[in-house]
Amino acid sequence: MNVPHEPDELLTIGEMSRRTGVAQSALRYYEDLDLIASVRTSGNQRRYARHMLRRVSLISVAKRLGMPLSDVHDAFGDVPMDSTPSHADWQRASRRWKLQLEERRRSIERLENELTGCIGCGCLSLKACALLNPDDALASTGVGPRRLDGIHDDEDSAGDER
Amino acid sequence: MNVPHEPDELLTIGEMSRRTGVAQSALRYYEDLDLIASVRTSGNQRRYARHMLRRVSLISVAKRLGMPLSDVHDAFGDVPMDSTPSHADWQRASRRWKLQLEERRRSIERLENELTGCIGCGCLSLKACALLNPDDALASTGVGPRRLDGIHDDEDSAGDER
DNA sequence: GCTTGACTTCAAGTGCGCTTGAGATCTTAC
DNA sequence: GTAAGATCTCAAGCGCACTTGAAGTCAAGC
Repeated sequence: MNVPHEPDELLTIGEMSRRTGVAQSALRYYEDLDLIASVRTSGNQRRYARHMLRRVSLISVAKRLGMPLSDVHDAFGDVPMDSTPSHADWQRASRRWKLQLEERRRSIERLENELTGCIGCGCLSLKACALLNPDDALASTGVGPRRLDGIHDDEDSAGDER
Repeated sequence: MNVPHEPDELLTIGEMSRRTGVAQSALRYYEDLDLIASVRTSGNQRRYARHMLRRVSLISVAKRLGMPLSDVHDAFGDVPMDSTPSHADWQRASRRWKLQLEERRRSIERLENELTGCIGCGCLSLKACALLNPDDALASTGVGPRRLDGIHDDEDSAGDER
């Protein structure tokens, strides 16, 4: 059952699950992926240090942002799992996460701006619109330059490849 | 305003694939899901109207944003598949997409602000940080436990930062 | 000590978003 | 007419992020 809290108490997987809203099975899965860690009781049951709550919560955030778990692993970087992370550890982690967020936001803003242009001209034209010419979607080309200028050039019939 | 020289010109699946960067198998899959549509030749091969290029490109955009295909279906709303969408059709669609983008951007901005607060105080504290606190209060956690022992942590501990 | 519920591992299954392969057919170029 | 290449369907497979189930173990209350 549940136990009152004491300073350096460890959490069972059930407590972790209840407090993070993440299923026990998912917690075990995260552990398999080395996103979190636990210690074991003499009877082989998992016990989590409290700072794992933060990690799990950040994993949830990442999921809300559509970030794959492999990236989450990287994003945690040097935040230690075997000891309580220091203030500085979390600060670095925060900054890393913030950069991730910024990147995503900027990419969305770019798309928004481009889409605004498309609404303006009503075109949604394929070749003129950077929105519709994503750099990463075309497997053949690496991360290449893309055109961001002239929204109006003409319509889809155009001579791009014809 | 958009007048292809040959209004009836249709694209093969290969052309669609090359021009959108989306695999043929994915195009067939999208068709199964009713995200796009084709007509068939007498020999049962798919032929795509040009405006399907836009739809496919928008699907790619959606994917970059982590939007599930079921939502994409909704996002297309009333943009017709069986005839060339009108200017107004695309305008409505554009606005719908823009709203989606705005929503995502705002949600990211919210997270960013919260994370900035966390960086400010250096806490990333569960109780203080809304980012990490979607669920319960967790008010009992202070800074956390002192330390924890032996955990298998096969991640390179490169950090050292301390 | 016993019971009950929380926990364990491992294997298999799920849903999404595709890809791959087999084997057949269509289209086009010569 | 023929050959090459593009496309067809259908079934199975894959990677991710888990969930579910079976069968067994642990921990706590009485």
